[in-house]
Amino acid sequence: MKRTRIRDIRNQEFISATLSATFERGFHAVTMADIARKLGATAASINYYFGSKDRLMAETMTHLLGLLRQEHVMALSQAHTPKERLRAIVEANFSDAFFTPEHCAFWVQFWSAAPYSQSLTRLQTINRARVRSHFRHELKHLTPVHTRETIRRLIQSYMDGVWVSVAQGERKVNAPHARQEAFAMIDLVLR
Amino acid sequence: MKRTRIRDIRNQEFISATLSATFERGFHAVTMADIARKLGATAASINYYFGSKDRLMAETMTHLLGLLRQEHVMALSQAHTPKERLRAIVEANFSDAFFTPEHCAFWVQFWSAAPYSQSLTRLQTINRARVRSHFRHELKHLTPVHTRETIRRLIQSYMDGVWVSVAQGERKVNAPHARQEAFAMIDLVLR
DNA sequence: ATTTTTTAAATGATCATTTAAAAAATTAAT
DNA sequence: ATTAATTTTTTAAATGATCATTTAAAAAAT
Repeated sequence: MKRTRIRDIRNQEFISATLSATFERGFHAVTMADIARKLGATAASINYYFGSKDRLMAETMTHLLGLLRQEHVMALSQAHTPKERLRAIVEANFSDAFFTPEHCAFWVQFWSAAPYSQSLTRLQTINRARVRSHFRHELKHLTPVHTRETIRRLIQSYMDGVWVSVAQGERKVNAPHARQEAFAMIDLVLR
Repeated sequence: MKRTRIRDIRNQEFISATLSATFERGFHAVTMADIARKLGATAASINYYFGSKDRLMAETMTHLLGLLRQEHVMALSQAHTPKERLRAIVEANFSDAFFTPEHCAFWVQFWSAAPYSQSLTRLQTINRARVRSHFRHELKHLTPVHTRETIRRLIQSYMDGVWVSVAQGERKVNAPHARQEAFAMIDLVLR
């Protein structure tokens, strides 16, 4: 039952520092030393735990995807109808824990890097396929087939668009308000 | 009436090379030498014309904004009703000339850089304010006030989301088809 | 002749990553 | 518990490469 606890702690710490540093200066402008400095550590230790800056980005995104999934499961536990399950996806994306300026900024940084790294592309492809399939599944019970894909693309794009907008700093981040807006959006397209 | 023609030609050539090189490897991964090589020139000549890599990005984005505006004006000339004018915005964004993988890729690269550069932020802010105001103006005649902002955000986010999606390479780029989809989206939210 | 354009080479700085050794923590033995 | 051995974690310093940008001179154009 011996678990190497330190490793888990450092992973969390460095990922957290990565999010914060990326928010401040952008992932590529930020140096390993910048990130390490946030914890009073050195760049070498990040490499000890993550191997490279690329893998640091990948693991940070993996962490965000895990958080999103967690929020989704949580929201899902309260949902009992297709519409509620659809709203649960949205609720997770705009949850207090997930919908933050740091996360949105990192997401956009990830988008700009993903097409040019095999491992990031893989992460991206898998995740987006998963989300797409969730939406399709719930919309099957909510809208006729001829509008289904249009509506799905709209809802998904809406969320991507909000990340972009937040990352550009043109929107104050307020999770409860964002949820309200998102629900209004759903009601509008499903009306 | 002596015009320095060479300068304009080089500007166009380098911007075009920038778009192509950025599409291939991402703006930050690409070097000045990479871009110059596409034209059989040297990195120094880019600096002679643009001054710096940052300004090269800014001028490339300015060029894209100009192209978009041009397409918008063109589409607008055929439009005579509020709805047609709304569609004209969308038509410009999905026009054959504007809606290309290279442009979408560059746009996302720009989004990831804009928050961390004063001049890019300025460009971004001005442009997005302009687009927002166009939408608001047309929607004023098309939808009641209580749904107006929701619909505007939806349409704008939809377009941002499509750029993201194209930049991730998850969508084959087909401008006529994209226009059709976008019009279906508009009809859906305005129905 | 003069001005504009282009380049080769130098500059100067920055960084991710590696290495080798030190420090800390853990385990095992007395 | 104390000591000694072992493993894990951390770091300072070196490495090695990469680049944007500048410079000074050459080439082309006017």
